Amino acid sequence: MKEEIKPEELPSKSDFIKWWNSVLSIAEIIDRRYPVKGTFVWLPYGLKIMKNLVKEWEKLFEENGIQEVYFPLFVPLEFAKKNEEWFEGFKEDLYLAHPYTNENEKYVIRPTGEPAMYPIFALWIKEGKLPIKIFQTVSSFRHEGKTTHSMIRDREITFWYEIHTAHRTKEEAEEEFNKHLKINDEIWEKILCIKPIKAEKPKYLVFPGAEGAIEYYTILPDGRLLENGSVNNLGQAYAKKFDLYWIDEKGEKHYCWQICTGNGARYLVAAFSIHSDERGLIIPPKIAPIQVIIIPIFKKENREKILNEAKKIKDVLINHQIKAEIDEREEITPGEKFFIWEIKGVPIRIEIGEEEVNKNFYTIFRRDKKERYKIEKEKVVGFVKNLLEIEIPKYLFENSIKFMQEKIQFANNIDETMEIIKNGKVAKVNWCGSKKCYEDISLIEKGIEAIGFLLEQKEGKCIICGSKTNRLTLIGRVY
RNA sequence: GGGGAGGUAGUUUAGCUUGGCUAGAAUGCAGGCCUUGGGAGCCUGUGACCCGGGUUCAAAUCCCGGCCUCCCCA
Repeated sequence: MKEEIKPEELPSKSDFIKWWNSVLSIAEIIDRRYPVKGTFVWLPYGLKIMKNLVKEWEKLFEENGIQEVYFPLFVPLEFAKKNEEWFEGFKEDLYLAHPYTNENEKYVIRPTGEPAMYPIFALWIKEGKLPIKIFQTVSSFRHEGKTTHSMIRDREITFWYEIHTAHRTKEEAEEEFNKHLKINDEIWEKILCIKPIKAEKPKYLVFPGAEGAIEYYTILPDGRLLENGSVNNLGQAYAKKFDLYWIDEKGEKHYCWQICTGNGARYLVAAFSIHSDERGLIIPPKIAPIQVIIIPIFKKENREKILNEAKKIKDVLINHQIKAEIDEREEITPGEKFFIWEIKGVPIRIEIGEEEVNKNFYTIFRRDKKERYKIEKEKVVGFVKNLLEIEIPKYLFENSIKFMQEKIQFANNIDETMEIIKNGKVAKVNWCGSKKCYEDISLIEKGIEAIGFLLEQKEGKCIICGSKTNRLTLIGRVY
């Protein structure tokens, strides 16, 4: 199914997957041509963004007493089978590895950390190491079905972090649970400049024996919901399967209480698709590999003069810990450089030509608002700093709220719900939360789901059974 | 998991119905001239029929299998 798209031109965002694939290529985030389904190559620019985000979450986790570890990729089959329900649920998606010369020596390739980690947790606990609070950032592997989309649903899930903790008491675990919600909020709001939707999973949707979970969702431009991280209160469900227990002074045995949470490159799916416009990406300043791109505008005769001026301001910015670069290339015009760096989402551009050398100002362009300013040279650092640290994050954050609000509409009945979804949006409805009403929502039309309880409340009647309730949910198509 | 549509230079594509020219273009890339405040222009060069098998005098084109991509639905 080919269409006439001019090379290097961005399709409309309303055709979301087409836009997404193009922007990932043109902005040089990833190379999608690796010939194994559900995998891709991270390119330098994209990888820098991803790793900047990884560094931010690592810092946050360590600050909260969660330490980084690394568990092997190979998981013994008997570890994977310790939790039968888990194994039954997952086995369709598991990859097995074996030596080329011996097909009988098999290992499960980790699809998620639990089966590798928890048997080792048991040893650590015996050695008195409670509480345990660890994380790792790794690739996980799941043999997803036919529909894969880069960074949205992959078979190799790259840069996936998972935090796993184990505690003596329920109260301690609950405290930890709340701490993780705060950490997640900070990643979303301070680093990615997005206000996500939070939903509380009803009991019948969490793992048997678990206490509860909060899931994070974002909405993509085509109106589909994307699950984007979760914080799970596992209760003692896994502890009982993996023999994670401690013995008190009286010699009594107590199973541990556990929390786990995880997310990965999907953060960037939200950041890229929400913070973007018809010109391309807008990278949140904290994770931008280049925060300020300096474009010199020179002719042959004034080249040296202008480059010197550009280097002067670059050095000043770098001395203030601002990631600045000069695009010195001579073979392309300034106009083309504007175009390229705008698609790549560099937050700020400084233009330096003959005028800027002779007069006391620099021309500064901010990517998010697409506005140009003439700023006196001695005020440039302060101006740029203020943009990167305050103005741009604020503008992006407020825009993300607007973006989500425009995608969500309240519905009073099923007909309105369907109309909203048909228009590429998500319906907010009153919902009693019963298992039957949850299942009935999925039966309205194939592919439609409720995401669990929203944290906000509003008096009304359940859209399915009509009983009085103050709980709300979102109904929509889900990736 | 079910159904559908596809795969031609790095990219986007024409050609395929009805098998047969040296497989055409744009863009990119390399070199040259000229330019440089919003994707410049001209000249020269470079570069492709997804993989395997089959039918045929002859396959990008027809048939079978594999891999990959996209769409609709679970």
